[in-house]
Amino acid sequence: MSTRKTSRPAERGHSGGGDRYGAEAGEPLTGSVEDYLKAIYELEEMTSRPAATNAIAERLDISPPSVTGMLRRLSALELLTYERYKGVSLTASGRRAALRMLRRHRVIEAYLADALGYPWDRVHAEAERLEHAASDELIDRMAAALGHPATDPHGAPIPTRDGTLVLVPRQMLAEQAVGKRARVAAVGDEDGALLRYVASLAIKPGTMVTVLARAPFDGPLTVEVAGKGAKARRTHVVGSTVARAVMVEAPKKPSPGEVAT
Amino acid sequence: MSTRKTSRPAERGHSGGGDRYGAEAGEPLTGSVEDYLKAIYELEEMTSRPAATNAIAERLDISPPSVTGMLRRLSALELLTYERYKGVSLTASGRRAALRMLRRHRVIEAYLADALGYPWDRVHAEAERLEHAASDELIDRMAAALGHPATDPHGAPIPTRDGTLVLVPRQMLAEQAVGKRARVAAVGDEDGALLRYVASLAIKPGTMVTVLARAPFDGPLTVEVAGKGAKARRTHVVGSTVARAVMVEAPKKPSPGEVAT
DNA sequence: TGCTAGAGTTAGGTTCCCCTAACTAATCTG
DNA sequence: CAGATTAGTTAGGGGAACCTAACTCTAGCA
Repeated sequence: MSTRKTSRPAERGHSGGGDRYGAEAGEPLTGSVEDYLKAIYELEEMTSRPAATNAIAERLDISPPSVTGMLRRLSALELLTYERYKGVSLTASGRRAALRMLRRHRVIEAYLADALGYPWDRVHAEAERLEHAASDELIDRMAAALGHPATDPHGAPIPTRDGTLVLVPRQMLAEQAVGKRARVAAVGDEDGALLRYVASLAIKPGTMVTVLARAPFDGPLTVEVAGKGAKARRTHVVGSTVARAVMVEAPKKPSPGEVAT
Repeated sequence: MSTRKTSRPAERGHSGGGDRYGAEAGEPLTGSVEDYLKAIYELEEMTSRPAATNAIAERLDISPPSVTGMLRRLSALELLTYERYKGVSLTASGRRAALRMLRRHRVIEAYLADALGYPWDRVHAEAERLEHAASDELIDRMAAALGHPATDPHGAPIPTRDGTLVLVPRQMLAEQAVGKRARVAAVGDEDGALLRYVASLAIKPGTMVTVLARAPFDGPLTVEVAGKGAKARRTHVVGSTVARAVMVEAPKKPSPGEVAT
């Protein structure tokens, strides 16, 4: 009787691959594969070059040999281009899958924060697990419930359903010119303790900040944070880790944002 | 540097076992284990005797030999009592874990239906995946957002955080005496098509129904469904599958419900 | 009471995804 | 440009969770 599920990729025991598909068909990816694609996308994005094996390994907290093995599989699945000893680059199909995961992750973060009252330093860990289990319908319903937000609680832009990501020019607070006033665009979401600290300084997306001084040799920054009303304008001294996690809007030309597939 | 996660049960690639724990400590269970425990609990509950290997296999759509293998593991983990060729019974610790899963599943179903507008025939599949990925905090926040509901959208009672399940006496509509009026308590949640059909008859938890006639040999039932206002009181003929999926409140003594650990 | 149907088990795979140890290619530096 | 350092790979495992084929109980019945 029970025509056992023709187990495609023995997803039993994995992230629950039920009825979610790649962008337009394609067999469901395992949770691990999804994690790799997301990590590779982010690495390519931030370094503007092929993602390195060791970088992927460190990001996913997995040994380099394991990564090499997975890269071959992903290459066979045509999700990325792999050449031994070089790095990897996502193919169009891989990038699509990665952007889908990015959307899921960020929609979930936004929903947890806005609809369920999660503090912003805890949404990341929860989203990291839910992003593999949620159906596309759930993601869409959550996005709709929030009125289709453009960014997650940390300021990262949310790709649209069709895989479009609006890239706003940003730069690290660490690179910001002294004396220039700028708007905080985003804060890296992975370190919960850092997020709690940053929040205690009243720094969050939208806050106006000005770098008053920068100590040499990657030293601490003195930052003025615009407060509201009474106790406005506080100054703080922050280390380079924080200065690299906080992104401010780059003042570039006011071109309303570029678009990447 | 990266002190790789001392991988306890190599949950990598599985249901995402991050930071969720058994009721009071105990190492995190894999998604598969959680599924087995839930299935075994339900089988024990409905048959009032040890769960049979084949019954578990059929419920989980897994081959019997695979089940045997898992039962040994679960037995070694002291989650259940296993004796070859007999069946299995959950230990206190196993039952606790099962009730925790039941709570997660039902809270998620309730949340999807009430907060996100899911139709009641689709919440089961979604919950089936999310229940392994959600943290206890998320479950509690969802329950709180709904005002701590007592039942899921199908009428099944939701165990409390401390593992208490209020058992309301129920019986299948199929067993209901002819002529007696009764309140629908619950409808089995697994078959989406059946749920859609039942809903089309205006049968849902709370509906008042009366069995007008029962054909012999497990034959169809003629049921009167109390409608509201205008088009009230419709009669329908339903088959035995439906009659067994619909549960009505048993008229027993009005003892306000028994409690099971 | 012996026999057999079906329930349950053992035996022997497979896939996914991870690991350590040991080797090789690339790159950086004196 | 050789030699060392670091990045990346191959080799060889292991556990979780599944499968099929073939065997062994258990229990119901003539």
